[in-house]
Amino acid sequence: MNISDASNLTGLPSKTIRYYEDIGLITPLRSENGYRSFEQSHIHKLAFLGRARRLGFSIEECRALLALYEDRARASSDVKAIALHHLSEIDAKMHELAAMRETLSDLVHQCAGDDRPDCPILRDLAEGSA
Amino acid sequence: MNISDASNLTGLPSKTIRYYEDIGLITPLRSENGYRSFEQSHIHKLAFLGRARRLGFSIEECRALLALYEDRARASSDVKAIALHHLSEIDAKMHELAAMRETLSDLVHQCAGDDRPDCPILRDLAEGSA
DNA sequence: CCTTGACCTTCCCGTCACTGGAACCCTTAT
DNA sequence: ATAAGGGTTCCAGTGACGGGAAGGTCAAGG
Repeated sequence: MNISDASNLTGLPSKTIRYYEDIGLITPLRSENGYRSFEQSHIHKLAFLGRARRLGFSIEECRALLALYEDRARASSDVKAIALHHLSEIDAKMHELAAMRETLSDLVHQCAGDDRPDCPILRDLAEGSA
Repeated sequence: MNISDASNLTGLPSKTIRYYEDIGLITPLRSENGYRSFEQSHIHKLAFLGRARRLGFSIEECRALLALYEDRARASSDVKAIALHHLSEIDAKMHELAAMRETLSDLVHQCAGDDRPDCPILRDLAEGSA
């Protein structure tokens, strides 16, 4: 199977698949002409990576998850630890965004948004809300 | 005022201040010895930038906000438009994170997290939830 | 047999907003 | 004279790719 087939089957761009090989996440075979040759197992791994990335895991977390996936003697606690850590980072980001959102939303509501120059948003940015 | 004073007053690292000059956000004067020389107006602008960045505005949005701030004939609607656009991006990110969070949280709760290899998280990543 | 077009390859640059570090200059104090 | 603690420039790296150039390969059609 060539790279575009792998791309179609996994939904990952060819560029991304090449990149994943570059950083050692997968190691497809090579045909005589130098083309990458993907087996079912590679497709499986790529799909795994695609799903992990969609859940927001970093590449290094994906690497660790993939290693655990292939380790039949793994402890599920190791997997859970990675997931919990990622979950806490998601929570942190959400709080950060929520704080920005609240301030910004307040300011937006205070701004007339007409053709006059007076603007509470700029005033806050200039003076600080404190 | 030298760059470290500007840094202390604004809370921005010197590196960041130099970067902001590089990309044309501020233009401090130069002393005879080649050192950057910051006036009160530069401190003011840097503080403005710091607050805008903390609200999550991109550098280009900051540039636009700064230009509006300096334009006495601005329309507040222009400021509000930038803020609303940014707000919608924050909302989009929050939704994306919330979706990840929900899936991940479900999986984490289903995972025993012990020393056995059986793991719903890996199963989901491997098979897909569909 | 030749060409066309669709593949594939590698390689390098650009993204965003910085951060780290090297190599070097300036000033002040000891 | 030297050491410490400023400052300067420039180059490289971050994460996770994407764009695009330059060139090799393959199957189909004239």
